[in-house]
Amino acid sequence: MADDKKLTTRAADFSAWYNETVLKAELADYSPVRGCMVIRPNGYGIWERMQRALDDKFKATGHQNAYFPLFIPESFLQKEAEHVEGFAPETAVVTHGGGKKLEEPLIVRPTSETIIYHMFAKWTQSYRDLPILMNQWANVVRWEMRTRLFLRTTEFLWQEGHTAHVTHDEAEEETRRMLGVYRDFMEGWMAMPVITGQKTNAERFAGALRTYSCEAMMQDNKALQAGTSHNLGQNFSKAFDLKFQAEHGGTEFAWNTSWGVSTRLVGGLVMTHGDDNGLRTPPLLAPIELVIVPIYRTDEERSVVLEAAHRIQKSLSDWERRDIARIRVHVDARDGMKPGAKYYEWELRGIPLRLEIGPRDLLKNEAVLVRRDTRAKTPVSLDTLGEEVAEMLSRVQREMLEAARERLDASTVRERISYDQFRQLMEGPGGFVYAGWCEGAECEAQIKEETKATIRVLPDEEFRSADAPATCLKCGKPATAEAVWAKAY
RNA sequence: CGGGGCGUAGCGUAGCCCGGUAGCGCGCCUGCUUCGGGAGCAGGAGGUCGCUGGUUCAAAUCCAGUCGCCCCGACCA
Repeated sequence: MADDKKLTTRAADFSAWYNETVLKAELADYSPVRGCMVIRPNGYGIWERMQRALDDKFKATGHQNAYFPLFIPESFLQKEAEHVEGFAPETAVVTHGGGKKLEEPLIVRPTSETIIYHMFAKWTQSYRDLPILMNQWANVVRWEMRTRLFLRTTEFLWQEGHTAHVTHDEAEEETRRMLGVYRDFMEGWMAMPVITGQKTNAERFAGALRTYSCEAMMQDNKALQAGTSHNLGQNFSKAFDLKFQAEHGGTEFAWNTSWGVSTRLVGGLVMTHGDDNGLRTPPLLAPIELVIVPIYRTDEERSVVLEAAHRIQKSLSDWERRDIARIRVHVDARDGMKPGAKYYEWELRGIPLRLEIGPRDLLKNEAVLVRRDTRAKTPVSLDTLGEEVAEMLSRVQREMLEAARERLDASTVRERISYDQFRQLMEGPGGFVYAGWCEGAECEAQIKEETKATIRVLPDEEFRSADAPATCLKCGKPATAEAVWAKAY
């Protein structure tokens, strides 16, 4: 019976642990439609907080939200050669509407470059109309063969930023800027450290000049591509005739960028921070930051304790911190459920802090504050509760990032290892391996074939090893780049 | 699409080999006692055994087909 309630441990079966955590924490559930999931309030609440934080960052960097249609004329997809090759196999196509066969089938957007740059073309005449800096929050559909809750679903929610610029350099700057925004969000809000860098041609977005990525490491030492930012060059502007009159005469094609993160991030959050008791949510993204669990025996105690609990909730909700944000507090007043049962439930859901308060505490004008991440208990005075909780929340946020970073470092190999050692590592514990690469597509493909590992990124300068690797991991010829290898989701 | 597994109450499952009135745990409802780490007792509700067809006096069980889901691979955010 007690075993029913326990999660499969991460060590026993990481994949089973992940699924059970998502289901039991009620983040999401399987839907009647194959490959599609229902995001339940606990999961959607996290996504909403992600959206809010990201949206603020997009606005702060000059972007505006807009919305483009779900349906895209099939012919649009055909206009950019690489793009159609990349996406056509996984599109859902609408052939009928209102009981009639459509003149031209409509694809359900797998991404919106085509329709958005078509519209940008319509709105752009002069260099004075640029840059265009837009973002949309939307759902997209990709007919994946194999799906997993949050990580890869047929339909998923995301944001896609799309911009148009006068010069290549300006577009490149935008591409890098948004990658930085993602990284700031992932580290600052999700407490999920990432490495950033450029994708190889094999891993590049279909239709892009260059793709940059934030790669995070999950607790099974596999990589998760958490967000990408693409410099699209003039590929789409040429395909969609997105031209403008240049400042000094003549007509030029615009330079585009696109960048996106999705509900996959929720899965990344689970696999970064979850433990064998369930989810751990960093405070900044937790829909509830602190749950108060009242403890009582008699009806009289119940009313006294609950009254205190609600009083505390009110004062903490008024507690000013981080300028406008207030502490999100919930009182678990459910009757007929023992405190212990409530502890387990809130731990499973990953609520960062719990305040236990009973008659004995009230006599001492105290309560017991419990951290979800470490499960450490601290008695706190009710007089200074606001300060203590606010301080604890920022400490938890900080320490969760530190713990995740230590884990990333611990499973990162920078020493020069042989290909055999590399192979064994990928068959066994996994992790990120920094190694030399001759930049040959052959070596990249062979390593993937033989080990399932791929080049996650050619790391940005700050991540590169102090002494650049001299030879290619695979062929042993002189290395022209350093690459980060890992198995990935 | 290849390989593996599974469909029996809301969830998890036993029963299937060897056909004969569908059982258990959790959860749910009611009441009482409980409540500082997953409560106890008593009573109760809940099932066309995925679907279709066949064999049989009789099918959850045997046979054929079919649908769906999960896991592992190739594809991908």
